[in-house]
Order: sequence, then structure tokens, then C-alpha cells
Amino acid sequence: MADIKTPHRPLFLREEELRYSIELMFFAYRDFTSEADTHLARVNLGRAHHRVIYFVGRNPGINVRDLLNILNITKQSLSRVLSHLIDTGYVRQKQGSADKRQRLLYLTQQGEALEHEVTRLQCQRFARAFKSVSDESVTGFLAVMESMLDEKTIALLRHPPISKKQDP
Amino acid sequence: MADIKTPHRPLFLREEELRYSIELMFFAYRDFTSEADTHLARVNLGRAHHRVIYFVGRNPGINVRDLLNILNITKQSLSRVLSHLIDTGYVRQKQGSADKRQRLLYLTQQGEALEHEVTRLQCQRFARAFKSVSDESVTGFLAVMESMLDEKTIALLRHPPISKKQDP
DNA sequence: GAAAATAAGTCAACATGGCTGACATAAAAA
DNA sequence: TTTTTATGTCAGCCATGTTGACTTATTTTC
Repeated sequence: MADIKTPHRPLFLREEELRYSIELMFFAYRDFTSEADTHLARVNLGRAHHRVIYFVGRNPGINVRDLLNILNITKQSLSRVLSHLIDTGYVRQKQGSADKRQRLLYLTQQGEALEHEVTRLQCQRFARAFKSVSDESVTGFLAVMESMLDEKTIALLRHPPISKKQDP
Repeated sequence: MADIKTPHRPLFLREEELRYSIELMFFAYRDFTSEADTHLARVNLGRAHHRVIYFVGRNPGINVRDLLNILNITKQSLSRVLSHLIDTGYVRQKQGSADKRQRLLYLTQQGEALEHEVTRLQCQRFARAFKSVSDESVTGFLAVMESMLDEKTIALLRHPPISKKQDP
């Protein structure tokens, strides 16, 4: 994969490019999240709530353990936001049928509405960005972002908790 | 800039691609920062301290207002971490000569050492990622990340608080 | 030269979202 | 039957963001 064709970009240029990338990462992530944060604040939810809503929406029927695995936080931290989301009617729980210890998580209609709205905003930003560059740039972006991930995260992406096929 | 040549990628594919990008943003940023966080924790500093050290290192002699403008936090928030960094010898202040109200910020030797070490780690991650893809992918990554920024952030990047030339 | 604006700092209180440790209950697995 | 697992809960701590109010120099403006 490492390309031989790269001749020898001078070191200082590489250094500058790398530092610039660090800064882009910081600023792009901040701008990216702040838009969603603003929207969520209007319904008195924070970023942590959004993450739960997003990943439950993405994996309907996910159990708590798998969700914790994705979020990489403690169950006590999750408990706080999840309880609130259940109390306020964004998420509902269902006892697992195979394993009755499990509480499977689903979005309510209200939860789906919010998820769609925030995801729409975030997709819009990416869509705008993607439209302003070439297809190859988009491919390049995806390739670099994937290469930034830890092994553990890659495994997570490759083995989603619930097969996309089995939910109706 | 919007390219006409994009024919018509099917909508569901675009949707999936956009959602995948959202997730990459979340996971890549998390993996990216967690490595630095671990290192900083060893010297009892957090992410907020690191940001200050990074941007002061990047803009030696920056004043408080400009730093606040970059970080986009309140002065009370900055005060907490900045005071701590001064107390523990990572940052020093110097009264401005033109405007004596200003406190210009510089890294100490200790501050520079830490900055270098953490930046080295983060650069390493980008260098590894960049090496594993083509040059065009790197260019594409940079292009997309730039397109993700808010106008205000772009202005910030284009008008750094201190001209890089004038510091010795 | 007086008044207003600006740069910086400080105190107090509060919100969010991480964390640890300890312990409980039900169900599945060994 | 014992052990392990999935989930939840209480209590408290920490980092880092927020608002609001007020002070002190210094510079700018009228």
C-alpha cells in the first residue's frame, strides 16, 4: 500500500503539512459538532445523548454491552444519559427474547425524528464539502480517515453489533 | 468548484457514504486525541491544557484575546488552565511593549519539550496514515477537511494572530 | 484632559459528561 | 449448584465548559 512513487517531499513541507492536518482535525471536528450541539440544546440534550440516539438509531435492538463497546464509556456514564432518554421518550427498551437479561434498545418515533434531523444537518455539511471537491478527493478523505483509526476501532466498524440485514 | 462531472451516484449510496463519514469523523477524532490524552495524563494535564500549549507554541508571543479567539472558550475557562500552566512552569507571560495591557504568552523550555513530544505523537499518526495512501488521497483529505470548516474558522486560519516571519 | 473602550484578571456558582468503587438482581453457562 | 454475565444503582470525584458581576490598568476617542 505504501506508495513508492512518492519521491522525497522536503521534510519541512511534510512537517508543516502534518501540523496543518492536526489543526484541521481540531477545527473541522469542532465546527462539525457545534452545529449539532446547537440543535440538540434546543431540546435540552447534549452531545452524549446524541451519540446514544445516533448509534441506537443505527443499530436498532442493540444491547447495552454492545453500545458501551461502541461509545467506549463506563456503564455509569451511559446510564445517566440513557435513563434520561428513556424518561423523556426518545428511547425504549425491550427485554431480549433469546437472552432475557438483555435490554434491547430502540428509538421511539420522537427519537427517530430527532435522529433524522441532526443527522440531516451533519450529512448536509459533508454533502456540501463533498460537492465542492472532486470524487477522488472524497475517496482520498475516506482512505485517510480510515487509516487514522486504531485497530480496535477498525474491528468495531467491520463487525457491527447487529447485522444490517436482520432488522426489518 | 462544484464539479459537473459527477454523474449521479445513487442516493442510497450517497446516504451511506455520508453516514459513514459522520462515523469516521467521530471515531478518527477519538482515536486521534486519546493517544495524546494518555501522554498528557502522565504529567497531570488534560486536553484543555494541551490546546493552550499547542497554540502558544505555534504562535509565540500571542496575546490572551487572540488565543481566546482561536480556542473559542470564555476567558474564565482559559484562565483556569492558563494559570495552572504558568504556575507549573509550562508557559510564561511577558508584558506587551507596544500595548502594556497585553500579556504575551510564550512556552518555557519545559513547555516546548511537552509540546514537541505530544505533537510528535500526533504527527506520527498522520504520517503513518499518509504513508499508507496515495499522495492524491492526502490532497483529497486536506481539501475535504478544509471544506468542512465554517467561514469564521477559515478566516482564523488565513489570518494567524502573529505573522510567522516576525518571531525570531 | 476627561470619558469611554479595551485587555486582562478574579470570584462565585452551575452544567455536562467523563471517572472510580461498591453492591444488587436476574438469568445464563459451566 | 456454582459461577459468570448483563444490567442497573448509589455516591462521590474531576475536568472543562458556561454565565454574571466586578476590578485594574492602559489606550483611544471626543
